[in-house]
Amino acid sequence: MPELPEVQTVVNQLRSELLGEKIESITPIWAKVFHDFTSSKINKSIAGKKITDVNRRAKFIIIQFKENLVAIHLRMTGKLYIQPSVNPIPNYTSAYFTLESTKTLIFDDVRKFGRIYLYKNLANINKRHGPEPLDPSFTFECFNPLLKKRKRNIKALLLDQSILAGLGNIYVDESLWASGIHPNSISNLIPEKKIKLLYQNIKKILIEAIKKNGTTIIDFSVNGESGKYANELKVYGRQILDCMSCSNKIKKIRVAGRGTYVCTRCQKKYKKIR
DNA sequence: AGGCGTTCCTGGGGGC
DNA sequence: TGCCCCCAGGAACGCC
Repeated sequence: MPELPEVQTVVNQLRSELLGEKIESITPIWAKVFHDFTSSKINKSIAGKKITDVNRRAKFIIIQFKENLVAIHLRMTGKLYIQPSVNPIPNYTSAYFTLESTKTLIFDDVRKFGRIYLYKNLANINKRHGPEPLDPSFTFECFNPLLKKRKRNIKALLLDQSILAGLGNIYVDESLWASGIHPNSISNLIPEKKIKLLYQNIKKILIEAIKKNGTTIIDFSVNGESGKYANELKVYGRQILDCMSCSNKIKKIRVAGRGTYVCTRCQKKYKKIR
């Protein structure tokens, strides 16, 4: 499931190849792939237009044009990559962009949850999303009140994109484990020292994951590399195995509707007992 | 306000 | 081996 580091990895891989390319056309294979517009509307908007930048906001890949942008959300199983020509179109292609150079940008998505958005600018995405955890302007003084002002389950809070952008199930579990905070803690009861630790660990873990090209296996036409952060996971997916810090068994529980991995010895639950 | 259930999807894992 | 069932999950939405 692509989270911030995986999306950033895709952007890093695609940017240099797409910069300056012109879109010839975009073709939907799965009809619902366009969020709320028709095929002819998006083609009128971007056909013949030059890609001026490729970057990331939250978990969206942003393909920037002079007068508008295309945002792509990979959701669970989406993959975005370039192949040398339009054929063969891969099995699970939801949509593809043909480029002037004959290269083709494939949006491949087995479970069909991924969507393509067409916006004038980032305003629509910004209003639904919290700050970028890796932006230099995102200080501890920004993070601390997000938790203190709310009485919310910490895992649900960290997964909420409108509060903090980019984290998903894997990196939330990893960040909470590294900080010794149980995912069922209530946000305003976590001591400030621990919030500070969580703040630092979120940044550290995201930066490290980007360095390793993320966790999920993603196929890149560029160099065939896949994410290596899977080797660095300390708690996610390690149920029954020993905690890497205290050798207690890692448990799999359900928090905020998600499969959640936790060491009940290392991770303290900050919660009022009735 | 916040928690929870539902919806969208399909490959793959578990059970038999 | 093969079949069926059910699970996984990001985000939006409705309900309590």
